[in-house]
Amino acid sequence: MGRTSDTRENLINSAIELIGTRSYNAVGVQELCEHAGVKKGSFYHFFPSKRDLTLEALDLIWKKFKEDTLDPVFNSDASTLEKFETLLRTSYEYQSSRKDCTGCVTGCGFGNLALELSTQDEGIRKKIEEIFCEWTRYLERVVVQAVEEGVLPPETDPPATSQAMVAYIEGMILLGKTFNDPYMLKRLGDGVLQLSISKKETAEAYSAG
Amino acid sequence: MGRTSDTRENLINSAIELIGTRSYNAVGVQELCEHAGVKKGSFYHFFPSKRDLTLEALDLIWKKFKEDTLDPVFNSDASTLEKFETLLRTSYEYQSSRKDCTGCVTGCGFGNLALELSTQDEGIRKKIEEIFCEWTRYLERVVVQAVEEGVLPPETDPPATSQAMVAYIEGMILLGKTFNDPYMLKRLGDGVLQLSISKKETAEAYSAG
DNA sequence: CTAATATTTTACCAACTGGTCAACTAAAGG
DNA sequence: CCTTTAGTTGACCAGTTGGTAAAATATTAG
Repeated sequence: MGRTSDTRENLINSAIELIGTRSYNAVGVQELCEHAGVKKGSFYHFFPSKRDLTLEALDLIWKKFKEDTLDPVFNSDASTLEKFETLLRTSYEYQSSRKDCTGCVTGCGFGNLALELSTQDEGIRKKIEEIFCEWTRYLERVVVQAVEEGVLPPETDPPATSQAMVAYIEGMILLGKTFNDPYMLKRLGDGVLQLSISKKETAEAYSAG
Repeated sequence: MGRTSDTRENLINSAIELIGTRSYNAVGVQELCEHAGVKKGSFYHFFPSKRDLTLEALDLIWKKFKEDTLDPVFNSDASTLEKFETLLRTSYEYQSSRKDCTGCVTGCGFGNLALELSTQDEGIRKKIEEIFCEWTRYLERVVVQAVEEGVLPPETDPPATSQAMVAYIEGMILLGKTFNDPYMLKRLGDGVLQLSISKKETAEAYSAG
């Protein structure tokens, strides 16, 4: 019943585009509306607040990242090494294309918002935390596989190691954005392959805390 | 001649405190002034803009980070492994104390601003790029030493490896902030010790780009 | 003591912030 | 066809944004 429209989707996509290339606080509701070709009243018909829009935008980019990158890579029958390499190459190519079309390495949408908003919005922090957890779980399966294949040492702690890999990837992208140089990702990419946190180390760390 | 005052320093310290725990755009000139106990007119007597204050705040935290952490650690006669461990422990302790007094892991002042502003303010981006470069040069000396000691393999590329270490540290802190858990730094810290980008890999990456 | 100078204060600005509301309009279902 | 429902519009709000300008006030060196 009633009318239908794609205003909602337009707004989410505008948020991904604008907030993704600048920052949460640098983009106002007004600009979001202009970019989506929508009046402010419509915005608040669909979303209670800019924050809620952002939450939905996070859901969408995570869904797309899984569908376009994570699932194809990790469900393939490639070797564990190839899987990591494909993931890294995809990140490089994405940041590279962003620089080509915006002039800037825009970085990771999750990392960007995490650092900007984690101390100010618990809901957004929690959502990104959950995304990083899921992402880590993807990598963990490959780490386990890599241990079985002997590519990583037997004392490897898969949860800690896969989390270290996510950290390293986010750090690489952070440097790539800071240097505005997508090439940073190529240069540093192979570092992930060397990360392996051992069970012993993790246990020590926990007991020391 | 004329009056003297510590208004300037107060404002820089307020910027470090407030922008450091929230974000650049989340903190206004007004709030900065209130925190420093100063009127807005005084603010603009000392700084042409909020942006310029931020630039000076970056200078100061970098100077303090060098004096309080980098110099003591890297000029000591500790082993290379101990140097890395001390650096990591210091990061953990700092984030931990931040959480104790603000309720939040506030992250790295450089990484925070880099992700928030790199695409919007070239001057700030450049300054943080330079800071990361200097930091990398500190680590590079230790990496060279580590190669000589046989702690890292002989084919290690020290510039690339030290940059990978900075990336990893920034990534760890990013995850620590996202999970609001300083313990993340302890858990993942040992990963740095395993990073070593080889000369061959770097050459390949460059030729492929 | 005074004159030069540095700092502080107050009042002000236009533009913009996120958000509200009631009136209006298009369309889909029965 | 017509009612119900969903979507759209534009006017509006109070509060805040970064920033300005000039007058008032300390202070210090000579």
